[in-house]
Amino acid sequence: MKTLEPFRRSGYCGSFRLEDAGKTLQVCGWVQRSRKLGALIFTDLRDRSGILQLSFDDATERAVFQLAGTLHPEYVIAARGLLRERESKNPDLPTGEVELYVSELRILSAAETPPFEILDDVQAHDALRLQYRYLDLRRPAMQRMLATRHRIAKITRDYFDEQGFYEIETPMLTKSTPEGARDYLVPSRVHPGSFYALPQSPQQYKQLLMLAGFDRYMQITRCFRDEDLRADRQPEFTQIDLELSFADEDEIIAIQEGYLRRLFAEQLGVEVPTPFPRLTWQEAMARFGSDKPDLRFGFELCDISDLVKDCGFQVFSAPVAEGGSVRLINLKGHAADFPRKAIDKLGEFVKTYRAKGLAWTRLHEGKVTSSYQKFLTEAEQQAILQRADAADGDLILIVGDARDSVVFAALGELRRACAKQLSLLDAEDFRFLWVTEFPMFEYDEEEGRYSAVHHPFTAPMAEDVEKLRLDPANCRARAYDIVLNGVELGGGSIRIHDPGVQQAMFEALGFTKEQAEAQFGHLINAFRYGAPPHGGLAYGLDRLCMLMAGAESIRDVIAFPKVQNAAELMTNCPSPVEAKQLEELGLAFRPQAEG
RNA sequence: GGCGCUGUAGCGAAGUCGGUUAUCGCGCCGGCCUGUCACGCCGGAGAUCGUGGGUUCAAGUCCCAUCAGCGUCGCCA
Repeated sequence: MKTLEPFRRSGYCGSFRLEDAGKTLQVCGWVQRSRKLGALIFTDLRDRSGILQLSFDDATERAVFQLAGTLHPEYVIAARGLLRERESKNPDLPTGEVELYVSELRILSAAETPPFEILDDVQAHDALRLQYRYLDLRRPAMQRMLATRHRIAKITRDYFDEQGFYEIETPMLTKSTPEGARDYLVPSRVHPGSFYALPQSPQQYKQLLMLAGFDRYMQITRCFRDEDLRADRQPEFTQIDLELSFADEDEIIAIQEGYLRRLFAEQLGVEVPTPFPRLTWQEAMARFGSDKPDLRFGFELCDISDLVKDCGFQVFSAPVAEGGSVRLINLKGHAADFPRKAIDKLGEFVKTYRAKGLAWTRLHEGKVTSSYQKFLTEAEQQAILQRADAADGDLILIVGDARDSVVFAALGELRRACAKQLSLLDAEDFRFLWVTEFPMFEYDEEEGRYSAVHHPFTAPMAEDVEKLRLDPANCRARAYDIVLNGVELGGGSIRIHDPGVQQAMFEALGFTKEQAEAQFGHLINAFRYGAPPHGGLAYGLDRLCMLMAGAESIRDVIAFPKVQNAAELMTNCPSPVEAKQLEELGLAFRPQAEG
């Protein structure tokens, strides 16, 4: 038996076809499994490209055959042999017409039995998968996910390069600002008691790059936010970050539509029609109860406040009197899918979003039943049905609350949850839209002041500039979000480049001049030396990959993700550090308070 | 911080009203097998029922606490 030394592989396992038959090849990879049939052995060899069958028989050199008999799953091996047409073919395998008839075999590395099998359809629990992430990542599905992510990043860089964007790196050690999400802090050894913050986004740096004259910037970069996790939220995530000078909303949006059209065509072979529809924030909320509406299905919201404001039913009249609203969605033709019990469940569901309850009317097989029959006049009930365009087979779901935000959240999420339950969400159907004219501010009850919906550098709409001072609640921003199938893929805005407007913005946010100077002085100063009008956008690359790869969670498109408590199960970080390290940093911890 | 779901052999699951030796599939180990490809057949090993406490004659099953994972609300400029 020869030693296969030196060894050089001829190609990836999954790359060989019938036209390669007759070649002598060298291949390597992981043993998927071995099938031993007495005097015949078949071994599936796997690498990132797929599987190639190795075969051994009684004409195989005895030592090679015996070694083949010792192979176990996940052994790393190298083999040399003749690629030949199979006697019996496997149509399920791209390499299914050929096999490598092995003449030399070497075990490069033995393997213990892994804690779970390396198969797409063997689903270990998440915790185990993540503890052994390097094994989980061997699964073909995970290999595909990360390959998809690579190609998305590649197409992105190519496209923006062609459009004249420079990729420029910005710092990971940056200045902490109390606005926005919680920062991850990094203590400074050289400046005891002082901290860097990991960037929540390169926002300020990219604006400074515009002031520096780079004109078009892009970066695929990591961002950090110390907030609780979700299926679509990790504490560190990747943005495709963009900024352009001398461009308005329409130009920026056109470039993005070109990008997304190309990305989906090249990566998925899907033609997405452009331009994408645009909805103002007001319209998105009114029609879908969401600033990131899913356009793959109907069930639009409908305001019935005017119909019930004077009715005798407190549940409807009170919210209107208190400045809120009563709205409904009509699950057209789906009454049969929601028997009474299922409606009760929907009632529980809306309570998650702080709605007090769910009123309903069910029109099923000629019968009309509703939760508020006794409380409204026949005319009032008819008016509601008419407004809802109700017909037999429909289910009307109604939420009222003194806060519009609660009504929107409850019905917006209910709309989506029902569509999901009814299997109306086609993962292959990609519906993009832009949401524009976001409000500049939202009132922060806790802080007792307005805070920026987007960030403090977002420009107000020209006709709303005065409202910065006079009517912040109704001041609209030159901001735009790109939304795909109910997911906020990204967002951006035209930035303030006028120092006076920036000053008014800080004042609206309740900053004194001194506070603004201390936190954002570098940016304020920079604007004094010639600032081009500019704007930009940032995509969440993880979410984009998730949607394009058909993943359920962004964890599936991140090689080494964190779990819900922000730990990483493979390395067990975060972890305590040596007292010496803390000492060098001038840090001390007091014991956690009891209770 | 709140709410919900999950935790039983290496993996995935079943386990009824609390009652004898905890069940099944995959994997693993041994044997047989010349065209398999989720190979097949025969045999075998493998369990701190997440952890701790409690109730009970008796706990995988009931109660309390706790740990871990998932989803979600708050939070995420």
